[in-house]
Amino acid sequence: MTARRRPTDAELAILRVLWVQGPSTVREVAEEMGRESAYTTVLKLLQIMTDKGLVRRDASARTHVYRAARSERATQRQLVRDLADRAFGGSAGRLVMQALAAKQASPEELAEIRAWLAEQEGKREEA
Amino acid sequence: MTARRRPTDAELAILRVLWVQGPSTVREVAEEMGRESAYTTVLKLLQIMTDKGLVRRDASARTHVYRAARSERATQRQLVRDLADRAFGGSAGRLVMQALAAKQASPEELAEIRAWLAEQEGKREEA
DNA sequence: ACATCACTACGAATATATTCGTATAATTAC
DNA sequence: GTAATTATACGAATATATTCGTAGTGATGT
Repeated sequence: MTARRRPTDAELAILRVLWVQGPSTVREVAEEMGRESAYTTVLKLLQIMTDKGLVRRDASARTHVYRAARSERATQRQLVRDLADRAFGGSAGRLVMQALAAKQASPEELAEIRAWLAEQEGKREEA
Repeated sequence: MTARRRPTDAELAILRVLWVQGPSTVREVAEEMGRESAYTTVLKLLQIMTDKGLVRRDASARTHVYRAARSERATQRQLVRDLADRAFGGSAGRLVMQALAAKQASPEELAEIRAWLAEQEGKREEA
């Protein structure tokens, strides 16, 4: 029932830092985000995100350490699914087509996608 | 400079109706959206969306007619681009991979994607 | 004409997101 | 020990999103 809310823009910006740096203190996150937001803003957001379950807090020491509650991949999947539902009638396939059209993917990425598709093809033949 | 804001959830729901039905009155949109939101709520949203430039209003008759300012495809592209930027480091390719993993695409869609990739391949060979 | 109905405009209430200052307590430096 | 530093907690201001009621006005039916 817990309709998982998708992270907001500010929350996503913080999650990105946590995914890159791993468990971090408020200061570490704030530093990484440049001087764009005040220390207490980052703190407040992390507190809210803790309440929402987006991050976990280790408060055993005075300086708390935060880490993302869900992996980058899992969150990305959730966001994609959400966008597919909201704007593509639930069709991931159509979302993919638009994604390919919207921004040029690198040759490496195209190769990866082709490989994935080939794998799917293989699975079908088996069945 | 005009940082185009992405449509909100409620706005997107209305746009979906307009894309399907074409230019519509407030009542037509409200009806299609079921009894979930009051008539005046839909009206207010359409007024706001007009200010934002998300829809255009024909006010020549007493009953105004609204139409989406941008096509479904263009909006989808914008949303995908936005999500790629916010959550995939700007990489559409990685977004595609997650999209494929997140939701099973239909065989027809997979075929379409394969065709697109083949086309890309063709273009590369030419060069 | 008069009542009724349909439509837009507008204001206000509520919810959420985002920002940061101030207060207070723990730690560190001297 | 005292001052300076560093941390969290919390409240409040602002912005945006979302909801809907009420008022006013034009159109319609009798």
